[in-house]
Amino acid sequence: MPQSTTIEDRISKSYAGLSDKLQLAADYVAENPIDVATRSLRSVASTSGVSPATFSRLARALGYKDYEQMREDGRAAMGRKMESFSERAHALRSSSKPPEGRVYLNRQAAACIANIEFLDRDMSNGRLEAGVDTLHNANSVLLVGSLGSSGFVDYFSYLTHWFSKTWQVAGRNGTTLAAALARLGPEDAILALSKAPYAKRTISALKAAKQKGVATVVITDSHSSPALEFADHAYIVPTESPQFFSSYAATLVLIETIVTMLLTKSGPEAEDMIRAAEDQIRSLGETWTG
Amino acid sequence: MPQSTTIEDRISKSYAGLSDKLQLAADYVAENPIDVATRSLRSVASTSGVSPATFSRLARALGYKDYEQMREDGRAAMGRKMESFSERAHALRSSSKPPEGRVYLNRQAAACIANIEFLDRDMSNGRLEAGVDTLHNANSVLLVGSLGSSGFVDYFSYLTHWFSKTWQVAGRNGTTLAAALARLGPEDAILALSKAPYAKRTISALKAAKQKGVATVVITDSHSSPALEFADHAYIVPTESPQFFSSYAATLVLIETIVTMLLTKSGPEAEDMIRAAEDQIRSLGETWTG
DNA sequence: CACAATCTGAAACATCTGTTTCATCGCTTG
DNA sequence: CAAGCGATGAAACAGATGTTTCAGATTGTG
Repeated sequence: MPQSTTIEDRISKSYAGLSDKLQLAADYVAENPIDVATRSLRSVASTSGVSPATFSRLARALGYKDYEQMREDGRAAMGRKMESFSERAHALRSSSKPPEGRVYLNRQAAACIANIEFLDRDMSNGRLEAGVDTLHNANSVLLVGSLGSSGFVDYFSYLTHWFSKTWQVAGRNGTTLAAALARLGPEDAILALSKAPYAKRTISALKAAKQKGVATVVITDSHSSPALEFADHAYIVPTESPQFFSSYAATLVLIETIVTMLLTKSGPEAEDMIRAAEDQIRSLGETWTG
Repeated sequence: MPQSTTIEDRISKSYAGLSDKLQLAADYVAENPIDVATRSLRSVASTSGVSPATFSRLARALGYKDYEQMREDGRAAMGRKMESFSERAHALRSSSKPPEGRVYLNRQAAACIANIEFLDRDMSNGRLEAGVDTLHNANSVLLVGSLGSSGFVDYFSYLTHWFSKTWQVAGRNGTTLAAALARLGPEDAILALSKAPYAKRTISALKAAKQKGVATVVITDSHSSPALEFADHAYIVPTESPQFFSSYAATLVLIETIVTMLLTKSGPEAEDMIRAAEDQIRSLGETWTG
């Protein structure tokens, strides 16, 4: 690893090996870098509730000679950020060249932000609400997505499973898409995620669902998407990207928003279900506890 | 003098009435606000070539009670600048109240944009490149992700499969994670995506990989993530969200960027592979043609 | 249970910080 | 030229800062 390690890098590297109080101190440093660069050790210590000695030790535990040396590192990082702050407005908007070695991240970030902003501006009042209502009121909801979309459908399902039993991903658990479709009726809904190149499987499913009177909600990427023909509620999300493949970032924002709205509609007990489920996951030993 | 004046404002107002040395000191303060907020009076004095006493007097000449009070003002200004790093996110949030029925989308969009901007701004030069190189040079790369992360790992794999054969998702195609790990050696790499609650499965895989000398790349959400202990290259991506569950949006941007960089490194023939694969998908009738 | 090892904060310490004093300097004004 | 006056830095000062020591607390181990 090169010279240019930041405080946060060092904390990341050493965190696991730190003692309780040292971790506490490291937490504070990571979350309040300005205070560390700016205020005295003793004042940082007193506002963070950790003793001055601990901060002195933290600096050494992170490989600094001194607390002062650590602070110097923080100053430098701050200087860099402030500098890049002024040039950022330019770099993100205009096509002037971003800092060396960060071209790709910078471009992708700019494109995604533009997409998300567009999504937010373009969504007219009530349209999203209508689709979410449809999903919320359905007896059961079938999630369909293929190719690049399948991962996101899985994620959607993962989120909803925390607080609802009505969601099911097509083509999982041995059930075929056809079998899942066969069971749907007018009380149910289907949510399809389809981006170019549009998978035949997804469009066919939508078509079949629509014919059976199933409510259809579609998230897609273009006005010319074949999925739109069968959509009761359609959301077109921009996917512009500097790269050959399109970006799902804005789509993900929409998905997370939909889940939030579903959660809200599910009432206060939904959050309780989540807490309970989380506890269960932990007690099953599925999560790392150190 | 009202509260809301910045140091620079005060200097502008008083500059003409200042003595020679006080002007010199004021010049330095105006041009090096970070040093003033960050370093001691005496060190500022010595690097600027003006005596300590003068700076003490300057603070009072600008209407501050103290030198310390002036510095406090500088700290506050810096804090404000650092915080408003997402003007846009701020604009989204504060531009009057969002239209009825779009509160959730608006909030989520704002939070995600802030996260993406932070990701972009915080990534120091070359760090991302180093991790991508590791992945690119590996004989084979194992992708690991559990719980909420698994969908994104799938997506990653979907993207890379267009132009490379070295990528494999752990726990797919009948192979168990253990079996996949067993086959890895120092020539290989593992890419783990782990967010709170951290899946034991993922961390254990990382630990095992690290012990075998496999290069490890980690994308996680906090400096206290247990995954970091085993990371050769670590990327901490902000996941702030107005909701109870964290947002993967910024993580997705990073993933898409990494894929782009890999694609670039794979040379021009990689894009040809993609075109060919796309054609094949179409000819197999997997996509909708109307 | 005892023993060792480690962690931790209070306190002591030498050093450094910001302010003020004071002697000196340069400049104006009579 | 001399007297007066603000400006200025060296030095003195009280208080704050970062480090280290030390003794008690906590933890893991035999």
